Amino acid sequence: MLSKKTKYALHALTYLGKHRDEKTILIHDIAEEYGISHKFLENILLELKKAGFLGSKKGKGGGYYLIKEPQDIPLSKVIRLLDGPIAMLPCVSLNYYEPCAECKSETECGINKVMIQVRDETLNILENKTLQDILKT
Amino acid sequence: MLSKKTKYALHALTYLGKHRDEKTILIHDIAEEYGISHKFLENILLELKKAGFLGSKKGKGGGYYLIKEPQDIPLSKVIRLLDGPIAMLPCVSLNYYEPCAECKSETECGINKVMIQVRDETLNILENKTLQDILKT
DNA sequence: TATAAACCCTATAAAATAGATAGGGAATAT
DNA sequence: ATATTCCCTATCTATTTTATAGGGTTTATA
Repeated sequence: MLSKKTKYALHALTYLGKHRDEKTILIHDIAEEYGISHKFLENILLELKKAGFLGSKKGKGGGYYLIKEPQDIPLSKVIRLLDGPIAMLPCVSLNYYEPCAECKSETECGINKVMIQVRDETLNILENKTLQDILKT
Repeated sequence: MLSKKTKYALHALTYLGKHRDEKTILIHDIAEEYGISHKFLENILLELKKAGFLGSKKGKGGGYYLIKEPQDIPLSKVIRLLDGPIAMLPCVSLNYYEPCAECKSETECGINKVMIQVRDETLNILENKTLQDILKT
């Protein structure tokens, strides 16, 4: 399951995407909209900013705003940033690969093979669906 | 990511599947094969037994054995038993559904829609791949 | 029938991760 | 100047995962 952090990040991006006519959006407003902790969300927005999805402006009248076009933000990138691996096993993760300690031979492991399939199908969706797609509805 | 519990369960089933010619298999032997804790594995095998995948025999000469045919054990069932939901969000889980606290309208949520797609693709694999498939290699 | 082997069951401890909070710092509009 | 708002790091709490402990029950066999 996705962590709350990731869910909140996706919601926040959605909110920012839907309010692109406004110059900046307050953390406060997003937190209120979804009934989540201001401070927790603050940390999340900061991560999204460091990752290059958001810009911000300090001081009175400041806030956050999208700096990428929604169609240029694949869901896979958001999930990997906040949650880490998308794959179901470390041994099939493209971005966070690690061998499984208990596994003698990856190439002979049937579990590995199935999980590669699952990973590929999942990524096929998450790399092609972007913020744009979740804004549509 | 799958928990170690689930990974170990899949490995144990694999081991039992590969030794179906023997009447019973000791916890000890499986634990040793994969270098995992005897006691931890014991709990896992017990769960697999209660779920109807395994049979057991107590006392000297006892042990565990498969009571289902490998092709009748879909990976989805094993994962759900040990790990819980396969879906990425509670609001799209078929077996462990819960609404997302922060979400006002599921039908208007774009994230929900994408995650339904991911769930369906994932299940399409995990419900059709069985222990038989991971034994092949 | 005594003994050792092996699973059965429940509880608890330890470690890791996730979720949340706290508090002061820096920039900026007015 | 002041109030506002993001920036940064640290810490605390709760939850979940992983692992261990220890005795109970069954059974083969000598």
